[in-house]
Amino acid sequence: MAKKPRTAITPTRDEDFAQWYQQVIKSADMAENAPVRGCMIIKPYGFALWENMQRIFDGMIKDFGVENAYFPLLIPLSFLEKEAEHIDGFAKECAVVTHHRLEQGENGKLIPAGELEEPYVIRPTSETIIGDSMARWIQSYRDLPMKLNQWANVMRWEMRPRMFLRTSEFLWQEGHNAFETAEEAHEDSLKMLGAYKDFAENYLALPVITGEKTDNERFPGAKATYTIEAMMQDGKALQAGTSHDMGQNFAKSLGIKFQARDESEQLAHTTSWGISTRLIGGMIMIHGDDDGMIMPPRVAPSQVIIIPIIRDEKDAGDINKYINGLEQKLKSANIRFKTDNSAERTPNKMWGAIKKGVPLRVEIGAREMEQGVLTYVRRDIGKDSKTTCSIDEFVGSVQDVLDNMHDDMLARAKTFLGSNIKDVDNIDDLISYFKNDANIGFARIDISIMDDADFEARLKEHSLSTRCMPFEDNGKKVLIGKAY
RNA sequence: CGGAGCGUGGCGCAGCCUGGUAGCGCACCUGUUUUGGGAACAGGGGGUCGGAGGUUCGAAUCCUCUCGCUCCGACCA
Repeated sequence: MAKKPRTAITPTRDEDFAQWYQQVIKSADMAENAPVRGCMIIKPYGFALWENMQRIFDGMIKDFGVENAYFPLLIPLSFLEKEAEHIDGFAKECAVVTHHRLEQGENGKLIPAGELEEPYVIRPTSETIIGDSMARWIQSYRDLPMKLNQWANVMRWEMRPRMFLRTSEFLWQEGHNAFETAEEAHEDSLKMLGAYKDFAENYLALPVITGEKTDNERFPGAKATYTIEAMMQDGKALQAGTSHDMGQNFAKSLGIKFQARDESEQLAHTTSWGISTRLIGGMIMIHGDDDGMIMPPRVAPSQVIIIPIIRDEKDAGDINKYINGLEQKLKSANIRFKTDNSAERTPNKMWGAIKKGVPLRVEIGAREMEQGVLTYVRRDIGKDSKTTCSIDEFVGSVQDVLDNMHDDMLARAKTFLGSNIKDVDNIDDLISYFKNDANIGFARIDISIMDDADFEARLKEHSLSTRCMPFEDNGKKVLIGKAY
């Protein structure tokens, strides 16, 4: 028997953060690499998480009057050509469909045939094809605002894929809104960013910094890009969601025109906004510990896992009956739960639950049954949080316990974020700060730094980039860090 | 796309230098004893070594090409 490892995940975060990340995903059974370059298979446990995220965020945007629709995966090449800056930004990472048929070759291999007159691009984003429809659907100011969203997959042929963080194909929502006035569009882009912050913090327990992207980092074709930036436990930044104010750029190139109240013809003002499965990577890297995943309670596939502890087979029936009673009550209380009735040995069930990051683990054996109680443990605290109470007490307080866990997770991550932002005065201090490997996180500096001609080059030299100009600094400061 | 490393049962690896048709740990199956923070013993099933080509009597091992993965960089709405 190999020596029992100290932690459930090897290597630990300190030893090798990148490897640790991969291992957490594998140990939690969330996803694996697909037999397609840069793509991943999201396994049921990982997808259940995404479904919960979808359900919640979908509800939020519907409250804003956004309607869901679906547009084609394939975009005519000519559509992308319509917005010059846009295609410039995406051209290098487009997968292109050029044929529509396969024929048997001499050696039995299939070869593409039937070349298309106009190639299609597998959507890297859908501004152009949705804008094309909007151009037809919008005739009058009475048709505005128009707010559309689609839950879809997109493809961007990235040079260096990483599970959840940057896969060639990923799942996201992309919202596309159109307005009468510049002010409305501007406000909308900020409102959607606010929704992202709300969602990230209040459901995923991910603290984020909201701000505007610098010119360099702006979405191709946008007038302004707003972002929520998160900080991972290794101090690197993750762009967790973006909201773009397109101004009239896309309306102009796609012909989204309407007749205004004064009977003049006007171009619409559009926005687009998106969050993706990348957020899952963020949750792993912000919340996970050396024993694996820690699921934020409000989106966890299971909020509670019940582990029957059966030492003597003759007790099994009674214990299961006892557990059934708990299950009924949890169901009525709208708690997502799962009972592990697998053939695994008890300790393995426990470690399985730990690695999957189930927020609360409930243990029920003969001991609990006889006393009419249960024992539960909070994942984020571990065995020191073992609590024994009656079933009714548990069911009555479980929502609070989950809420407290959420609050603690958010507070922990917020503290980490806040304590890893360093104010610096000039480029030299900035560079020397990051030269020391012990220093992680972001540096904050006056935006006048960007006037320096060497600024971008010097950042690049050290793998640094501007993350955003935070709203909380009124746009007068810029955050700089290494990013995923 | 540049640099480095790696592809051998489900997973992690050894074997390769000094060619002779594959081995270990975990997992899996059966049985017994076990079971509250990763069980022990016994027995058993499963791979032809990423792919293609070449050298050779013979290739996991040598050579060429190719695909993919990981890490660093470039790229990244």
